[in-house]
Amino acid sequence: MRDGLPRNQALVLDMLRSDQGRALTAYELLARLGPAGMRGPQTIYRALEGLLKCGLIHRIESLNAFTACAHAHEGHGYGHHTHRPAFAVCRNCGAVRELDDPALAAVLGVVADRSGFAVQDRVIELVGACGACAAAPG
Amino acid sequence: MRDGLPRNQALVLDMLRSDQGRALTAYELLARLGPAGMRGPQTIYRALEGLLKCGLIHRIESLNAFTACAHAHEGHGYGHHTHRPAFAVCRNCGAVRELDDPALAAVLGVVADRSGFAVQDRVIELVGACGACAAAPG
DNA sequence: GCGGATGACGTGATGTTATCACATAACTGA
DNA sequence: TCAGTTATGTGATAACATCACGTCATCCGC
Ligand SMILES: [Zn+2]
Ligand SMILES: [Zn+2]
Ligand SMILES: [Zn+2]
Ligand SMILES: [Zn+2]
Repeated sequence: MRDGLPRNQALVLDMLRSDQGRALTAYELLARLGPAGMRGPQTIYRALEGLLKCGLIHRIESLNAFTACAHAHEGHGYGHHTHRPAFAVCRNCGAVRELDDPALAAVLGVVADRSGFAVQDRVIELVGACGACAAAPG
Repeated sequence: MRDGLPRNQALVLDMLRSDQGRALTAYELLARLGPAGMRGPQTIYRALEGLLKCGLIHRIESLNAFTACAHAHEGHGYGHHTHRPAFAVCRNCGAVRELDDPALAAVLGVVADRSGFAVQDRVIELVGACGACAAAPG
């Protein structure tokens, strides 16, 4: 159990990290990890749930996909401090970049307070074209 | 064709407006509008696509659901200026509130510029409990 | 060691969300 | 009228996610 993670979580995390900077859907993971013994969606979703809970991956709502946390490194394991960063997402190539901006975090805090909602989670995604795709023809 | 909208778009928009401040999924709309003659998901999704395009409704990514724009009024029709506001979303009761905050818009602009992405769309959702649900027992 | 509690996993079925493909009808402007 | 476009009807299918139930292993108090 690499990193002290259960086998399936380790498999999924390794796969997501091997695609660092991109996002994969649950079924893409299933297809890639079928040979490694993961045979049903449930298996994948359970692993994803565990990894989300301990902050090692993030869900990208606008893609229904998942990406390894750019700040969770080998040694962190279970104790990694979870965060909810903003993301820039490329519709063309699936590139995903975490955007950690203190000013954004601050203003989101203010907006949340004013909203009268007890905010438990944030979804902040800037969707468009990454530099490469914006420059490319077509 | 109310508001100059095609029949199905008008049906969907009326239904969403009748649930102002909440979000409905495509299949909830289908169930409610079946009696009015909308019989397949495709019919609903086509209407939603048209309404999204002219800014009369918004999609809530964290709910896979849709809500009438709080600022689109009777007279606006096709020409309504589209915007991509932030939302506060209640997980418990489905309440949705548009949050229009100039400071947030400004800082998002800065973050987008810095990201190196050509941002085409934004998903900004604060997910939690609305005031009523936060106060309620259970 | 036993017995229960917990956590991880396997797996088939099912539920939910979204799109494809193709045919038909309606509207628009020569 | 006739072509081009927009809107619609409809069955099938794809993509995303969860339920339900059973198994096995580990841990812990007894
Ligand atoms: Zn991260
Ligand atoms: Zn790209
Ligand atoms: Zn609006
Ligand atoms: Zn509520």
